[in-house]
Amino acid sequence: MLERIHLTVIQAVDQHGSLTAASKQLCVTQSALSHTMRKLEDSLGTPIWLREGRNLRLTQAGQYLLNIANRVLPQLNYAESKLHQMAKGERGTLRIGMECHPCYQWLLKVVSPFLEAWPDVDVDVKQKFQFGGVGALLSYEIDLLVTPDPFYKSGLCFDAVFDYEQVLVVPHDHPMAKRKYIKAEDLRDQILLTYPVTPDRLDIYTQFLNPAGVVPKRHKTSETTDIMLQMVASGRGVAALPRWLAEEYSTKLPLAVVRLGRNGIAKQIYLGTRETDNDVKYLKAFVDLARNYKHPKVNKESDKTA
Amino acid sequence: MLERIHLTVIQAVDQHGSLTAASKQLCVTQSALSHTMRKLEDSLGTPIWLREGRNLRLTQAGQYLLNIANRVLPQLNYAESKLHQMAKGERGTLRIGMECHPCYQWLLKVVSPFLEAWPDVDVDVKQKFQFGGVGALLSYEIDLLVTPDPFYKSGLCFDAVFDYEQVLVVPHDHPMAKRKYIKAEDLRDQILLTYPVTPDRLDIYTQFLNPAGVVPKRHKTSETTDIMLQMVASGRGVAALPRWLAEEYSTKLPLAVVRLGRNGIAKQIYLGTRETDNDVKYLKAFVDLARNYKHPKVNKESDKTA
DNA sequence: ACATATCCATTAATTTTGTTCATAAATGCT
DNA sequence: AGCATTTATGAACAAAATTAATGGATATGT
Repeated sequence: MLERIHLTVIQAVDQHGSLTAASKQLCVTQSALSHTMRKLEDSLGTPIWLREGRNLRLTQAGQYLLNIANRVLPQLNYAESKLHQMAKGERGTLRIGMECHPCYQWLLKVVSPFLEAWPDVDVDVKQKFQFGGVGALLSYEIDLLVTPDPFYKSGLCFDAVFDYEQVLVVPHDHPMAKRKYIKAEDLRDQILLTYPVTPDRLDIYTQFLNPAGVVPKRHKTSETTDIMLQMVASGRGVAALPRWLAEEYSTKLPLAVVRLGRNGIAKQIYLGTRETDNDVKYLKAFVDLARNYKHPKVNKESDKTA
Repeated sequence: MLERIHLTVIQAVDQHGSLTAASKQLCVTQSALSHTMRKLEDSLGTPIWLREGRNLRLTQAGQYLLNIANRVLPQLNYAESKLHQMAKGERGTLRIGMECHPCYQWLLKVVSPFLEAWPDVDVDVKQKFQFGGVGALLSYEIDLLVTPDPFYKSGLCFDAVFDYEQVLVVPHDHPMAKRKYIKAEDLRDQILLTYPVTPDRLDIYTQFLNPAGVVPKRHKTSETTDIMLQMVASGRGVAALPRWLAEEYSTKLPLAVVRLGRNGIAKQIYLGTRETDNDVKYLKAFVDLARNYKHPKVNKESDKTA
């Protein structure tokens, strides 16, 4: 069998000129290499070197093996170093799963400093899971789950990394724009815009409308935040979004932000990980980065008017 | 150290689903593989599989290793099979050295059936040697020497593979064209065309002119046979060439062939090889092919008039 | 020309490594 | 629950690799 050691020896002999020199390089005796290579020659049925007095000259087979060595050994060496980096948690692919639509905007802000800090770690973001985010985490489909709904289960751990308020976004000139806050009843004659997911995953329903038994006049959906807010700006409905996100858009669009209920809806983003990954450095680093990330304060009209 | 066996096991487990199945495939016990892979995991510092109940799921590191395995193992397997072919003398590169100019034409005719018979053997032809053809052979610059001058030396062997007559080529309408043979003196007032090599390597001198103490009127050289014979055809000189080569050209050009001396100059082409290469099948095959090659009979005027 | 140093091959002893056997622990299936 | 299947483990054993010692061949230097 052609083994890594054989290629290593052939390369070392080529580089250092003799078996003896190669043996020093490889920290074994000359005898060991002589034996090793002799066995390979026997098993191949062809000499690798022609012994001419006291030096070795590669045969055709040997020359061919040297080419193989120069091509294959770097692959193995590189693989090995990469694996050691992986072992130390310095390299890998962080597969992130998203369970809340607007979190995506927030995630992007955390991912970019992460990629800078961990140049050897790749990031994958997935959004659809057959058995839910927790299922994806447990089945190793993803390594990190971004969700507003922690689902405590043995083997998993969830960290709250970001607090935000869910608010109503209305057109700048909307009758409710100047209100301190609105009640559920106020939405009875409004058109509500949401992401296209089932209402039980929408806080505006579960925490605001449903408890009051209110249903909006109409319910429309939009995949993207951009489109949704352009619809709002043009007076075609109202939307519930994180305050920081709404405020970001209100610098570009004529929007206003109103609290939902007297006390507002407080939300948190959680990051879920597997306990078995506790020693993966870059995962821990990502969670820390996420926890410490501060959204820049946005100065704009709706702030002043609020 | 990452060894071939590790890659083989990872690939086999991936293909057959379990360590146990892989162990049957590789003709060892499951225990052996378990120990072997455990050692690798320890040395890398990362698990390759996650043990989930009774099946194995690749970790990121394991997945990476599987990719390496699928890429590197075929290279090693292919190299090994190629080396076995080399060992059996069924594959390699036959480096042929040429020491006589016109032999090249003859060689081409032998090489082409050889390449067909030995599709895995490449042929290289070289024509210049720092220390002569024999030197090139001894220093492994070439594997086969084509020469009219065998130079017996221990470690080498020469086989005569082709007999031919060296003849004088003259224009079709030359005064000597109809002669049975010519004498050295007849060349005293002729222009002689030869390849550009020293006269001691030209038979027309060593075996014909020098013994008679004759020098031709002028001596011109030409690299290629084509040009040389076109010069002859246009009456600018005469040339000494193998009869078979001259006859081949005389179907295209108005040439005639005349014997040199009453008995002609008999020549042979020899193939020289190293004794150490005696068991290289394709080399032996080449020599056999060369020995058995018969030049096609050429029907043409100079034959009839001879 | 002779002594010396260098290099590879070989033998036998030793050490290291790999493999097997026997068995345990965990899991899935009927 | 009981059985079959899978991986892990520790001890014993077998096999393989390595070393040490030595010899032969060939350069190198005086």
